[in-house]
Amino acid sequence: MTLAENTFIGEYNYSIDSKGRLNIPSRFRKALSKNDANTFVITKGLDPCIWVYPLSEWLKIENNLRNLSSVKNINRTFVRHTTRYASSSTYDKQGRVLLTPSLIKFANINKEVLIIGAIRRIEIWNPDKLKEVDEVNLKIEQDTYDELADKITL
Amino acid sequence: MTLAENTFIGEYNYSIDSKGRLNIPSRFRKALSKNDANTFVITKGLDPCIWVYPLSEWLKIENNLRNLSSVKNINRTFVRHTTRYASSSTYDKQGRVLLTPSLIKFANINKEVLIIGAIRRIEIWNPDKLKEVDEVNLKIEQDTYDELADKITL
DNA sequence: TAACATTGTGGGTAGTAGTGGGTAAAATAA
DNA sequence: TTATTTTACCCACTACTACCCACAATGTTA
Repeated sequence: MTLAENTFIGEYNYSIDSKGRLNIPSRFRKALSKNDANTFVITKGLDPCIWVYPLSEWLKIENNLRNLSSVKNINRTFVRHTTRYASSSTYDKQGRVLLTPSLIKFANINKEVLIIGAIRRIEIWNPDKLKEVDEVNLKIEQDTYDELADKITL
Repeated sequence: MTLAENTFIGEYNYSIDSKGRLNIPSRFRKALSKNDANTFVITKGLDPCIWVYPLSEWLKIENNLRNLSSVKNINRTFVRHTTRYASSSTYDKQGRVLLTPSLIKFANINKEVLIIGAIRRIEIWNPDKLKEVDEVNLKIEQDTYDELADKITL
């Protein structure tokens, strides 16, 4: 048994250089499926952070979006939000991808970032922003959180 | 009859070296299933200690996380919390795994540690911290503790 | 008892990984 | 086309990690 492909866990404190490049942690690059040809799809998250999907995972999401009825308002909003900022990016020989200024601005990122493996995707956060968002979320939904923990954790 | 695979009992007083390496007790390495390829997943505990899972046990958690929809806010928070402190680690030729500075700090660990087999996982404690936590818990939850006696026969 | 094997611990070192910056090719705009 | 910007490749430096060897303490076997 080995670690599953395209599965990401762990966190890393990295930094964005003056050219807007961000190193993808070596562990994550190694986890990326060979089919994905060193390519990720980078987009806005539903939280104020940047989401990075393996290309093949992104294609699955696209298919799901295709099947969503456009009658529901929330569906249209979701599809629009998820797709309009998305772009694919192959990492360079040093293992870095390029982040667009608009995504960097959206995620409130300066230089220091927190890269988090969230199973199916990678999230890129401003560390302070994450702390802030976490506090709010846990305050509001502590009960639901505890239920999940009870069901899923061993 | 032998002990079941991936079942850990007993306690050990070990130490962390200057490089942050911790030896996994030989008994525990021998108990690890062959499927796990000498690999543990190390993460934060719900108590102020470090939890160590056999890879295959962790994969069960991972699968549950994978099926949580990211559309729900609390699901994202939960997945992030569960994965961000986790990292897989294959022990080296001497039987040691590497503990990250952030986990060491979280568990208040200096050099001396108490390694405890907790059936499905291994816990790594600062010995003083455990004593402290135990005292508080038993004082507060004596009633709940007694309830357990009805469920579990010794 | 003596010889041997196992186990926990310590430290050196080569290879890997993260970061920064120069430069030429490619894309875009004028 | 020409000028400007953007992008990707290259080189270089530093820090870290994984492997290797070593050794002392303990346990096991002849």
